Amino acid sequence: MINAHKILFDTVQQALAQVYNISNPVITFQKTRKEFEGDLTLVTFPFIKETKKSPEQLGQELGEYLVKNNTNVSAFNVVKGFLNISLTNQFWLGYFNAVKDSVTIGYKKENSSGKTIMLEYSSPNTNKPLHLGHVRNNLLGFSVAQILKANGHKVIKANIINDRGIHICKSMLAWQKFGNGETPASSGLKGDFFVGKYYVLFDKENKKQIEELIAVGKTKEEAEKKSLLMLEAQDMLRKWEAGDKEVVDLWKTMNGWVYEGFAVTYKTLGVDFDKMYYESNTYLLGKEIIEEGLKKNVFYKKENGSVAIDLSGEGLDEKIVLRSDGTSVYITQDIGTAIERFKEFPQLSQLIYTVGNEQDYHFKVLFKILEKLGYAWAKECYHLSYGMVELPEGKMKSREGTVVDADELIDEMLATATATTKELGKVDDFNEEEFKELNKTIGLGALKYFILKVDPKKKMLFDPKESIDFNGHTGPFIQYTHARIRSVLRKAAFDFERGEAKVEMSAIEKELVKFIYDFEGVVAESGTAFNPALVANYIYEVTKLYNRFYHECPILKEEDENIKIFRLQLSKLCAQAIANAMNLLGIVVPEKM
RNA sequence: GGUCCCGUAGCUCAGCUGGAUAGAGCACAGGUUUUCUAAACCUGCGGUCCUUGGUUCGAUUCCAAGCGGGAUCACCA
Repeated sequence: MINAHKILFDTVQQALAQVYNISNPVITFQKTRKEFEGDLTLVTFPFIKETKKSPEQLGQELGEYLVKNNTNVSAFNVVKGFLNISLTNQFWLGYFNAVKDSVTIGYKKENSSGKTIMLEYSSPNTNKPLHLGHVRNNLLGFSVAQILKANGHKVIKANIINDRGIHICKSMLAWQKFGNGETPASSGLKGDFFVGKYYVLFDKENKKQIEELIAVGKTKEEAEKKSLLMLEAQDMLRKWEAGDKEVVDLWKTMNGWVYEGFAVTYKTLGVDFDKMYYESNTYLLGKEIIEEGLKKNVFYKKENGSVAIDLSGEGLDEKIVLRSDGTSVYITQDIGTAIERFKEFPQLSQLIYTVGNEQDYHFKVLFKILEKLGYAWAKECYHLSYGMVELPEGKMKSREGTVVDADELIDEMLATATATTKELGKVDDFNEEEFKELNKTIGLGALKYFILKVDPKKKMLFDPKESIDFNGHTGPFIQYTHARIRSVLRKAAFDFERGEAKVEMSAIEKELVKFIYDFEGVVAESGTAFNPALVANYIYEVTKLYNRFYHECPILKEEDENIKIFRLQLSKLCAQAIANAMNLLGIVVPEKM
């Protein structure tokens, strides 16, 4: 791999050592800002103390040294303390020729790092359909998995389904009481929406009962605990845990409906999993670990019989890990499943949890406990925390009906895409299936890009009234650019791929080559930061630049054969980079749109 | 109250480990098509980078305090 930074680094280091006697300097290059002449810039301020030179003088001397001693350096200029270095056309052309036919541009070789990473994401409850918050989770998880793979890691995508607990019993109970044998098939409802309907119904009926109890003089707290429906739901949970056949059968049936619904949404979103976990299988895990931890004095028994850990020394609080009746809490099974996974996959080098930032504290506690239990891999556990998706009126709340359903949102995106495609009328030769497929590609591209271009850590705002844009800094813009390049390449109709480019690149062409050169670094960075937004924003810059190039420079109409071939090759490389970058975001790019 | 996260243009967001005159998109005003796809391109408008101190040759970036917003601190999951 041709590496400009490395080439310059060595010469600068040599210069500093030989001429100024500075050993082990910290040398970092940055991209030269576009208003200045040059490719890479060295800031000379850090060296002025030791060299006792003015920034300008040092820059001048270093520049001269570079030109003299490094054949790849063609020129330099100094502005204040900034040494702007230009590399030769030959160098950039050499890089271009080396990568121009690479279909894996930006990616490292598969499984080349030797690292196996388990990445858990999605992890839904089986009592309601997926909403926009889940969409962010799913897209983020899938994209980070893609990025980690592109960094040469082996990734196991895991999904742990929260298929048991009081919330499931609520839907079950409501269906039993008010369902009259209705099914998704008989009602025409998608399975997850069907079950979600009963979850809401439970809440509604339960509220009525609570109000009645309050009217009879109970306090709000009492009423919430003692409503008949709530008691029945709890009873149902006990029966489930005891393996009561009737309850378990109902549970299987209703979860089955939900899974059918989820499968559709997952397929539409284009996300998938290598490994499914179910909490109904894992919820008892962890108890024996607590016993062991008690013996090792990591935990202690409280007077009432519950077991806890004191993390006040770590700036955290006391945390209960086992109830006084001996049953486990949420974190108990998390401790158990983590240990289980490292047993199941001994080659695992990292375990990543894609979970919203409302659980930051939970994961801090979890990892700390695992560390205290003596698991060396505890420090390789990572909480991929992301911000909430908020609506203009604030947080989404299922009970208040202020959620944006994933399926409905996707449908809306497809409708917008379809309307625009029809209006523009560029693909009238498509058959119905191709037409549908294209609009799905574009609609989902818009949605995915909209979500992934934002730094995962930050909360993001979604305004349903202002629908997601298809122009500007968007997925469709990037998809469009790709389609346009492919169109030009199709029209070229001669073998432009053969042979190496031999041209004097124009400023904008060189700029494009330089951008492509950055791709690999961006992928690496987004991998270590678990941040798809870096890829998203990078490829947007490339795309924008390409569009300017497209407008400024004729390609097929270019008369100089060498330049024409180079521009075609460059276009092809840009299209490949766009496709590869978008693939990291889970976004498909069309050949035509 | 403790802890954590956030605060950049009217709106939505970039700004990597401190570096040059803080950038995009949307919106708004205007322009570009007999020429490779106008879902594009170009021009203009738009800023107390929340405030105040500190460190530094240099701070939107690091530190401290304050203000504002959010999350969390369950024998819920």
